[in-house]
Amino acid sequence: MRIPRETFSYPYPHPAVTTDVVVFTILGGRLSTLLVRRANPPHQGEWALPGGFLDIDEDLDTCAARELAEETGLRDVFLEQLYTFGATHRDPRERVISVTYYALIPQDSLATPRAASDAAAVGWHAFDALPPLAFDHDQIITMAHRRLVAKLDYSTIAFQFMPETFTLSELQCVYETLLNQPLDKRNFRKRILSLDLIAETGNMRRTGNHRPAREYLAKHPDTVEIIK
Amino acid sequence: MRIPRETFSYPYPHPAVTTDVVVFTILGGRLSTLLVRRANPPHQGEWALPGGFLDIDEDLDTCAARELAEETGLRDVFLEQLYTFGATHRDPRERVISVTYYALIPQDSLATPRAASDAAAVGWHAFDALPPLAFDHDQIITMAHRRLVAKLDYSTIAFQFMPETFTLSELQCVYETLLNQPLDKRNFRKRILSLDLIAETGNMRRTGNHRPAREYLAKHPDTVEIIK
DNA sequence: GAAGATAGTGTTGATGCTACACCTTGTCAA
DNA sequence: TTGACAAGGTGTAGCATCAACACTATCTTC
Repeated sequence: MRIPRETFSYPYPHPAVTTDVVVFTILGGRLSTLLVRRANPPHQGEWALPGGFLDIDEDLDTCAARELAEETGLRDVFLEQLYTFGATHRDPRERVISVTYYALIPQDSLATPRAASDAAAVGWHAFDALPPLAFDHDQIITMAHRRLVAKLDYSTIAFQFMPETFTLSELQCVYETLLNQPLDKRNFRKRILSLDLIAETGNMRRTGNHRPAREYLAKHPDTVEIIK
Repeated sequence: MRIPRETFSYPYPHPAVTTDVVVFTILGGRLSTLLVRRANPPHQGEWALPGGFLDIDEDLDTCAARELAEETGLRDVFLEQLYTFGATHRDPRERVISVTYYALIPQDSLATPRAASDAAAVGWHAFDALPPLAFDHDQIITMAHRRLVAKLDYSTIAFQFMPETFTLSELQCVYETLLNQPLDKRNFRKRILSLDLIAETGNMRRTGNHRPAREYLAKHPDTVEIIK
């Protein structure tokens, strides 16, 4: 925790600026979001998004990535600015502008979130069963989810949920989870393969007592491309 | 101009927060953007986006709308948050976070922008012939333009450029200007009419020495709907 | 070797998009 | 008054894209 030794003065009042991150992953077939339980007032004991104050010499993206790393230990994941929330009394302490981001984590990765110093607990929560949230964080999550679903349609964002290698069935499950509806297997495979976004590794994935599946990898795993 | 009588102190450094607005309209058949010439340093004499500092008790949207009204006299226009820019040294004075918006003004409306107190001049500039811009405002305009063109495809945003009543040819001209390509007249009319977004006023618009055109109005002029 | 579980594969009909040309209706000037 | 001009207004046919749909293949386990 930072110990202030001096104060910082301005001729006009300045708001505080934070970044908050909506972290999505797919855990056990359910879209899930990372929440931290607040250790301190305001909203002590309530669940909230991971996030924190912007350092004065730190870029916004860097701040979001740092908060994400601090809360989850994860680095180099997909992270994109979402929207900036700044209603006048969204934080009772002082005027706070929150630049929000959303991050996507490969499904069932062993992301062991560790509680940061100012959080009493941290954990994944199924998106369709979220607890009450502090501040306006419910609005933020709602907007992040809408953005995510919208981007499924016209970008390769779903690949950000995939581990390095995966099968077509696993990819289809991700789409079905995010869209919350079943998809036709043949049409799905036709569309994905026609986009020329994935390549066979040559290996077969054998899991369970059934026919093994071809293993694929994304051709451009680090970029989210606009398609169609 | 505000005269500070006191200073505002915080235990940690706070950035300043501004809103900047990219105002688009179509003027003489060309997509145009409103710029102000800066009266004061930094970047004195350069062109910049209209915008200014957030009041401490003012919502972000309100701030953007206020800046827009102050610079152009326009109210109740389409205004939507774009992105938040916060690179550490984008403003040489202090750390400044800019929450940017874009606004759309009906084409050829007699928007007589008046110079605000801190601007030496204000005027419309064709988008394809912009002067050098202060700060990172070129990036902001580029992003606003991309957003605008993208939204043409899946929303009714183009109607925000139309006056209360208009003809189909005028609407087509707006699309052609924004997309920077000609469109087929029959296909365009079929698509627009099939969307059930406009209604005939019953009047005819007679301009020039040729057959008069049917006059239409938007059924929901104040809302931008997602289509398809 | 039979049962169970998931992998993998094509065709058809419907729908939507693109390309394309001519007649209509007004103004204006000879 | 009439002919030239200028933009308004209209339909069809081919093509590509999307949705619906069922069976065989391959592996494990008992």
